[in-house]
Amino acid sequence: MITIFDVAKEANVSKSTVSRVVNNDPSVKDDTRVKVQAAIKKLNYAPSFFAKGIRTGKTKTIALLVPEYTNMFYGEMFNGVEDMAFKKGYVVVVCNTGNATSEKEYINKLLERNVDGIIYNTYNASKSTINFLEKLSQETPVVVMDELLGRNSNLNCVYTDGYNSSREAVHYLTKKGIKEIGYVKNNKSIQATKYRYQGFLQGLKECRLKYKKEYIYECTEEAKSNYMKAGKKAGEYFLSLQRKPSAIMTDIDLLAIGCSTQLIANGIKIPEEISIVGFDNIELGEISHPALTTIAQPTREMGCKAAEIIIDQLEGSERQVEKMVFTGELIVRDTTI
Amino acid sequence: MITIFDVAKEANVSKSTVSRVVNNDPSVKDDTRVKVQAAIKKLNYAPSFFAKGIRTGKTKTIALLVPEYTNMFYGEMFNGVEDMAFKKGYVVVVCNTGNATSEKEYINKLLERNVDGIIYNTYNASKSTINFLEKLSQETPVVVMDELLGRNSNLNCVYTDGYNSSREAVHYLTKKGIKEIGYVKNNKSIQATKYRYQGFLQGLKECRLKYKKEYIYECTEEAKSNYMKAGKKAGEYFLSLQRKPSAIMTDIDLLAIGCSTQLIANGIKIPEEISIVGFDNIELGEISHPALTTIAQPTREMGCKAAEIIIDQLEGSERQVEKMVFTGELIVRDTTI
DNA sequence: CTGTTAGCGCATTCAA
DNA sequence: TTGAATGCGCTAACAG
Repeated sequence: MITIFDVAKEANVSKSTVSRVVNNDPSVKDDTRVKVQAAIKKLNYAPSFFAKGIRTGKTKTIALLVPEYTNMFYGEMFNGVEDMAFKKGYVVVVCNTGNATSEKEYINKLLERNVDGIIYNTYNASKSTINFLEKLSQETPVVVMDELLGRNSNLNCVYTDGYNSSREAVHYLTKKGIKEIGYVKNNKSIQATKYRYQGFLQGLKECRLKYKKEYIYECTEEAKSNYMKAGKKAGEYFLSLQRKPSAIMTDIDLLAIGCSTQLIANGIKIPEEISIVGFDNIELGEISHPALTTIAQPTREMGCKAAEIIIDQLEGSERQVEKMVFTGELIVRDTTI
Repeated sequence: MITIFDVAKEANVSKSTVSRVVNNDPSVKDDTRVKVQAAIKKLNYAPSFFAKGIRTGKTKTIALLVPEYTNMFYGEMFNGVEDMAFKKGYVVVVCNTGNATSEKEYINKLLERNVDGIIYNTYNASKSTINFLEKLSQETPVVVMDELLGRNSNLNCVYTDGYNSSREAVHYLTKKGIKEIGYVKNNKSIQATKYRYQGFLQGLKECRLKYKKEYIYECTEEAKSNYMKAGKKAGEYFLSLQRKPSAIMTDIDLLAIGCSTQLIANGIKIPEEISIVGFDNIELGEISHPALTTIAQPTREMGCKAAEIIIDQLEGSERQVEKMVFTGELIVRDTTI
């Protein structure tokens, strides 16, 4: 391995001087700098990651925690995180907390490896996890990407405002002349959707539409991991209604697609008879037929912003809790009139 | 920070003894071991990642390089890699080479951070990348997950045998009484599919089916990143044929789904008139209608195996090139008779 | 079986 | 503006 010492010898200076050049210390004379840089280049020198870490305690590494890898949502987010991290000289490690026995143990393992900051995603965080994260964030920058967590904690956060996004979607449908809107709620296991439904209710109020209990369908617990099927069940439910809503909003896209599929299979014309609106803008929504109208989260930007917050707090002087809220964008395709 | 020295003081032994206990040196007397372990626990000591690295040169880190994050195939593979890595005390970092300007530069950056091994995925590797990887693998364990690379290099590799998988699919269709099989080739940008088509041709020979040039459709270059659309075009092509094949195999699932969609939209009954077989078993194939018959790669096991090879080579004594070939599994669903 | 000692490569005083 | 000296926390001889 080629060390700082070799460079020093080559350039006829001391180790300290080389160290100064490497760390951009301005107090180095220009021609010594040039000399040293030449030596560095010639020897193809790269500072030892460890030796550097042992002195600085930093690894230039950000951990991205996700509950599931095989979810393109996190893939996109990863892209955003990496965009920013790479630009700033950081490396991202992704970790799947869904597999790990204990999330906290996992995080501790990461901390042992001296990750500099943590971006935390979850489907469902316990109160004790929140406490843990809050304590943790006193020493290590943490960003949570979850609306519920973001609102109810003292943590940095980045999320899409499900409440207002749904609310606005109701306004959109209303403007199209729709007066009766149903809703498909997922079961409780994913907390991100919590405020979406509430935004829907608020939208109803604002648009002076009446709330009809029978227009609200909540997925059964067993449908949990198969949203497509759950959506179909929701479709069946609406089919069974004497009087049907003229639009249906859903907590997530797959529910919308399943529902729409089931309705079509039973002769309902979409969007002529019933409009459908999803949430999340998964890829499938674009390919499926008819293409799904949905609310898109700016996932990539969100990841980018999260990384930026971490890095700013790492490199800046003061730290204050940052709350970054994005608004979902309604993407109108073929399931709405 | 609490160091080995603090533990030594607490347990009334020397640093070396603590180090021995931590590293499971058998030559430590049992009661000293117990004493030290108690001290470690009491002080909640964890060895410094850096100090350790500076001495051993190892990080217990494996890099997984993928050309794209938002591809669930790699998500699944990641799960496999992590299963094994986690079990063995390694951490996985995923890196997107698709974004990076220069792949080699990226790899070098990882090497500077002392990743212990590299699992390399690609859509399309240049000759110079192969050389680079071959040279690299002399010092650092490398596993390539690509059939073309795997066959034509001296590198460790793990891949699914596209050749035989396709070949066997032809046999399967033949047993079902199908005598005329078409094929949708993707364009050349993804080398993984290279041998699939060749396996198809071989299957034709073995089953004494005749090769008909007009039954082979190759996607145009512009269809590149939209396989769904490309598949639809393929469907149109087959529609235009006077005499149609009674089955169509494709290089990848999305092509199959697009093709099937287009055929159905034009009144062809699937699978009664034409059977369709995809490749890869993407999730969409399962939800789409009719559910797609396809060839599944054991993606998760592949990732697991790749990690295992890396770790074995890291921890074992001799190193010899390992070639691990999996066979795809035909998953019969509703697009085949 | 255990302690002593000498670095690993670097950043950072303190002197010059 | 530079160099010499010190120590970060650990492992690995070597001695005992």
